[in-house]
Amino acid sequence: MGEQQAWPEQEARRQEILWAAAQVFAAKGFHAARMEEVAERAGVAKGTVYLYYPSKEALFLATLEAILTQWLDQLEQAAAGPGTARERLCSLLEANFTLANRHASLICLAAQESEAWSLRAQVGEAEKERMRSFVVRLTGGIQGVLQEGIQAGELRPDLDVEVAVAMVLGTMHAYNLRRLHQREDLPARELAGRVVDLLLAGMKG
Amino acid sequence: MGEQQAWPEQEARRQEILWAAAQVFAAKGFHAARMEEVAERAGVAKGTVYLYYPSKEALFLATLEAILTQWLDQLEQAAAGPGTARERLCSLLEANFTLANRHASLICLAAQESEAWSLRAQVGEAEKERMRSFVVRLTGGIQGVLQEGIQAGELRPDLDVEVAVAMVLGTMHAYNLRRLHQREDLPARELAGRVVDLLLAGMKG
Amino acid sequence: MGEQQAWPEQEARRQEILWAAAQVFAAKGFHAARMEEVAERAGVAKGTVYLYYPSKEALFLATLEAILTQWLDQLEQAAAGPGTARERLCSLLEANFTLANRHASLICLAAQESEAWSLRAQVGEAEKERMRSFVVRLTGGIQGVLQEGIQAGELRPDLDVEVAVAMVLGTMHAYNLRRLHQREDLPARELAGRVVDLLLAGMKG
Amino acid sequence: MGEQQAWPEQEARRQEILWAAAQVFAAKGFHAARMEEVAERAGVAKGTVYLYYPSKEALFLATLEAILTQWLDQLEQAAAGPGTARERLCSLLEANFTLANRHASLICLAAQESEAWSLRAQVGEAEKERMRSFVVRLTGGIQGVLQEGIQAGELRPDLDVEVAVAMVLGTMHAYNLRRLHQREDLPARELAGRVVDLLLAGMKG
DNA sequence: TATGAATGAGCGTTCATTCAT
DNA sequence: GATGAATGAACGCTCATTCAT
Repeated sequence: MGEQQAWPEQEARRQEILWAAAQVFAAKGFHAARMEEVAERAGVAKGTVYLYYPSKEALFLATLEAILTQWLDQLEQAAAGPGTARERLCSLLEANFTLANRHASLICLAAQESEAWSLRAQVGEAEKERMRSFVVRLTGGIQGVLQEGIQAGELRPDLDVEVAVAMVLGTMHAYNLRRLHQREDLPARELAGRVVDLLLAGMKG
Repeated sequence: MGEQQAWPEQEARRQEILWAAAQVFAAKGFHAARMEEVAERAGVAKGTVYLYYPSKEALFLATLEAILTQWLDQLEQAAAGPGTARERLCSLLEANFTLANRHASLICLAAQESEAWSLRAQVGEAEKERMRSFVVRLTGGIQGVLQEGIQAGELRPDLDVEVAVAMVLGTMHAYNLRRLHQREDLPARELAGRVVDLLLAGMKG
Repeated sequence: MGEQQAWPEQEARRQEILWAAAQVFAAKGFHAARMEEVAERAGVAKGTVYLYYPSKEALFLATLEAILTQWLDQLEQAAAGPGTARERLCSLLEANFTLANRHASLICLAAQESEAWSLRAQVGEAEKERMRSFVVRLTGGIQGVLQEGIQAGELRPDLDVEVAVAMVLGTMHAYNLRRLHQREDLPARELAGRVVDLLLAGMKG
Repeated sequence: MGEQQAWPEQEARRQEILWAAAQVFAAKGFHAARMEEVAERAGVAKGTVYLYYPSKEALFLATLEAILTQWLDQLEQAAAGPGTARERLCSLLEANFTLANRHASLICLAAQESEAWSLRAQVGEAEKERMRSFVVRLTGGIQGVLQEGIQAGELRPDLDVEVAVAMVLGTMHAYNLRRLHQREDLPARELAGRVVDLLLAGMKG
């Protein structure tokens, strides 16, 4: 009952502004981004932005959350399916690389600034906590895949899970950054395969 | 002797300012950093900074270069010694983690902003090239270690070197970021060992 | 009707700022004038000035142009009427002296700085050309009066027109400067008559 | 007795600085001129300038005085000789045009800024008085020539001396300004002749 | 609700002036 | 005396935020 009436108009506007902000923040970073450009991109007047978000900082944090949520949702969904650990890792990485092809700048923004913001003194503790929770959720997801792989006998029982998680995340990030710098798309599926091959088999001769 | 008089005092001041700038830029990023804070931290007046660096941008670029040079020098030196690929990778990672314990924020600054700056339109092509050369030098160094490991028969002859480099760098960066967020030091030697073990042996059961 | 709506309010504000700027520039010169004082005199905040003029230099050039245009318009109009050369020169001088009584500082500003600016390297060639065109227009106007006087037989056929123009302009300027320094108004009509008498009759006994 | 021993070194240095200042002030105007450039041109260090002149303003006023004194001395000397009023006026104008060929910017600087400075609130009354005395001396000199010409019967007994002085000065200034803008020298002697011819004979047909 | 003109705190940079050497 | 590195007040300009319409 009514828990979802909302005002469709309003919410649409909110989203438009949020998306515009994501573009601008991704392109310029927090400080160099200008509220006017956000407004322009959203097709509204400067003052209107303030009807939906009380300040630049609030808009930024909302943007960050939206991006991270979306990204995490996609990654989790990719890793959620049944299948072997190898398959699920492949899906995870492929999903990330595919997203990077479309939104490299957003993902890098999120990866970089979210860290920076959870450190800043002036950000409220509640906000910081929410930022940290994303990291927990991300690492937790990968950890889950790995541990189930161990239990299934597919991965080494003595696997150093903590390091393995860092390795997966780090490799993802390294390619996201690369995508940011070169024009051409990452070959998502192939690349995911190569990464997982190496992760599983190791480098030893 | 005496071939080293030249700037006894001047160069010291230059370094003081550079170091102060590194602190501030690392803590705030380029745009949020204020020249006055740099000056304060260096113990000089605002105008003095401009006697040594002609603009905020120039100071930033100089800071970036100094940090990157130092970091790369240490990593290369660590990886340069004789020994097996395993040993050299361990040294490399240990060196990085040790540096991260002392200068996590600087390393992260360099890693993040150097990328961003090589993209910006207003930065001179010469500066961009220098920034890019750091990336080349870094990846080249790791590549060298791996290829020599292959030739020595220590690493798989069919090793996917490109992906392996990304994996090493990514893992390093992942831990540098982690160090940025938690207070306690990374156990550099132990952690390097664990990472290399996993890299070499792989995750497969 | 109504073809004049457009900017009812905006243009008024623009003019207010321009006029305030004219006062300040006239009193202090370009470099010593402060944008904040311009804003104060116009009754707006500092930032508002920049909504109408993109920089101090642009504001100055606009100011100069407005003053020169107004001044030249009035002089040309005065000299345009029918009548003998004597009458037209009288009108011209009287118009100038009358204006000097009201705006001596502006006229002197224009006379002095417009010259200086058409020399400066950093001013765009287009702007320089516009400044130069004012000088051409001014000298051209006086020249016209003199040449028509010659053709009408009222002035000597061998009149040294070039020198005569300089003499008229120089005398005008000399009195404009004098007005700048003393409080009391120039007796415009009488003075114009005395100047023209001397110009025509010469000093010879 | 000793009233003139002076320290030859010191006075030479003072003059060097003064002359350098004249160049810089003439080229840039008071506010845009920088003390460092004055020092450079004088071949001394920035601080040294302050050993000889206590402030930028004092240096400027001293510069103005030196220029004006020199200029007036030369004009007076030229007008002082025996001869008819025509000859003396010719000498006067020729001297001015000759000086303008060499020092147009200085003369214009003096003409323009000296006026401006005698108006400024912050300049001491004593300084203002000295500035005004130059104007008196200049007009007085020309007035003398004219009045002697009248007494000698060479000029009209009813000559409007006040206007005539303004006319002579104005014409001089008009050509000084012109010299400032074009590269080529004024033909001093010829131009003086043409101006005096017109002044004496008038424009009437 | 939406607008965008207006605001003013804040920052990068300059440069006259000082003072330790 | 002479130097020039250091200082810091001052100014041009930006942009997040407000508010009258």
